[in-house]
Amino acid sequence: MDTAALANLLFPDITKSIDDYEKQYPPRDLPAGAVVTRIAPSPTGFVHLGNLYNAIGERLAHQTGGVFYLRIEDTDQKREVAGAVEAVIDAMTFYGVKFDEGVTKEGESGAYGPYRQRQRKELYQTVAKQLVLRGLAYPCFCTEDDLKAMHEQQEAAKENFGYYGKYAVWRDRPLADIEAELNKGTEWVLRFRSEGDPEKMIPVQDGIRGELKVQENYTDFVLLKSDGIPTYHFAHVCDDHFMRTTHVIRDESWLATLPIHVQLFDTLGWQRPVYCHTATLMKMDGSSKRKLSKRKDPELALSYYSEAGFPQEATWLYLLTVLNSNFEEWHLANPDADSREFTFSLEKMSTSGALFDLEKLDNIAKEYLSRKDAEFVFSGLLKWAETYDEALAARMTAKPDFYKAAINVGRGGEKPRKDYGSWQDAAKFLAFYDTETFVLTDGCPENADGEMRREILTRYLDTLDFADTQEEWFAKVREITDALGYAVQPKKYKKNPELYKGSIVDVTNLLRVALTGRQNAPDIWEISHVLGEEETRRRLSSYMKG
RNA sequence: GGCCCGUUGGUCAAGCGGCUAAGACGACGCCCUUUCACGGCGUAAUCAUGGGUUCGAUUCCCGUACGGGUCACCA
Repeated sequence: MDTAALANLLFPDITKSIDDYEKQYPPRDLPAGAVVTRIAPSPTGFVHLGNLYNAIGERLAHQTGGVFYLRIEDTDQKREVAGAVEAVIDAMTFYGVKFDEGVTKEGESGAYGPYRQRQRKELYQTVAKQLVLRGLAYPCFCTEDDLKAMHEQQEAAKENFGYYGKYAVWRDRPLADIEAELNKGTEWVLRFRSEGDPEKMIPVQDGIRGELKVQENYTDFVLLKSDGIPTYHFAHVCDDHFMRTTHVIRDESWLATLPIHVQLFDTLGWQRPVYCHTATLMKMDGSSKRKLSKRKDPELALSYYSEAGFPQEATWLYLLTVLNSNFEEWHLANPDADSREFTFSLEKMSTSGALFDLEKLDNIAKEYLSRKDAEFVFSGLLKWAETYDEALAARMTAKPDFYKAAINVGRGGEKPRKDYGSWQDAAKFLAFYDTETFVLTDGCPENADGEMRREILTRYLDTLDFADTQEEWFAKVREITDALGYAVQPKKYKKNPELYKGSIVDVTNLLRVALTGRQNAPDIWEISHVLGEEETRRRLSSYMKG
């Protein structure tokens, strides 16, 4: 076979050589051990948790003085969605992930571009031409139906699927046949001519999993699709070589195609990057686990977390605890340190599929928010509300001091309250403070209802004095409790319930429901002072009548 | 079906030949307490399975089972 003739027939316009590109994209001048990595999403408009998960590469890169970049894998035109690139960038920016180079909203930056794969067509074709020249690639004119028939035949014969051996019908066709098809204008793809032996296992070092043994690839997989654009496999190898990527962090589902990536790197004589295959995020479905699915699981979308309003740092804290087994311990020892101060290590990454645990996320977020001051919570909530709850945003803007005071109840000190972990929950929790959103949700305590309800509230209103200290105020509550035949000490009531109408718990809960509409709320005295005397009296009187 | 990866309590997991097998979330109980939280103390709960290797296996090797992934001109 005259490979030079074939190469020119297939790629008449390609005049550059691989060497030209080697010169254009020289090795990066970075300190030893610097990690160069990236995220490489395809612009489908769906930004998912996995994208953020892999953005952990940023920590790795910046910890080592390396480079983190954004590449867009837009080789599948059919799936491309307008605005998807912006969506990725916005989401990453939201979570504080910074790119050193790559695609930006304005265009792109960096010396290793273009960073959109479709714009790198010439580069791929140059490498492809070289492979043809070496007799390592050939055109295949099979139609979709041909391939389907082949697959069915293999299924019937219980043979391995794929384009290989006797099924590789275009592998050794004479040049004349190829020329004839080309002249007819038949569509073709470029296939890799694999000499791999399925009996052979090749060792691959995985940054997370240690040594892996993979079967050598024996199929003639597709390098270039009929539109001349590469498949993921070929694009990945060319790009990560010429962009001088040192670490490829990706989901473990790529493990299945690792053999062809390794084969490509090796036959091209390029140094393989360190592959880091992360565990797939799983979810319980009935009694079995399964991969998080785009269609079934809203929590796979990154937007789910911003909508629910989990603070970004809290989301990171959760992700980090799932990703790095020693992070949780570190965080416990350094509760106030920024998670960026933690040294992330690949070796500590989990290799088994982690179940996604929303409860734990919530717990981490509550813990996180409980340590923040009212100012922080106020601005975080306001920012969230501006997009997801405009009415709340308007109320907060109208009465910032009131909202800050409300947020501040139970905050600070040794044992801060942990009432909410997300802005959505915060909005719900804080609703009772504002008269505009105050509603009665819980009923009156049984032991303090009816006649007693009037009696207690009347006395309480009579003695209520906003100049009192908390101690003075509570002493008065005790007086009323005692005077009306309730047990001042709940224990006493528990022991001899027949001696009392109830206990102080019933009295204070009555006040609580009157004031907040529910039985579980922070300290009554503090709440009253946030509401102010007028509103406090109004709510109490109103409840007395109702 | 072929190939690959994985398997420690309900969940996330530490462990990297010798331990009464950490810790966290969740559950439950007790204490604290004017409610709810918070906090403190405590309880229950785990090495899938069979064979090796070894003086000794959760740890190393092989098989089995189970779970997951993947076999496209999608990434």
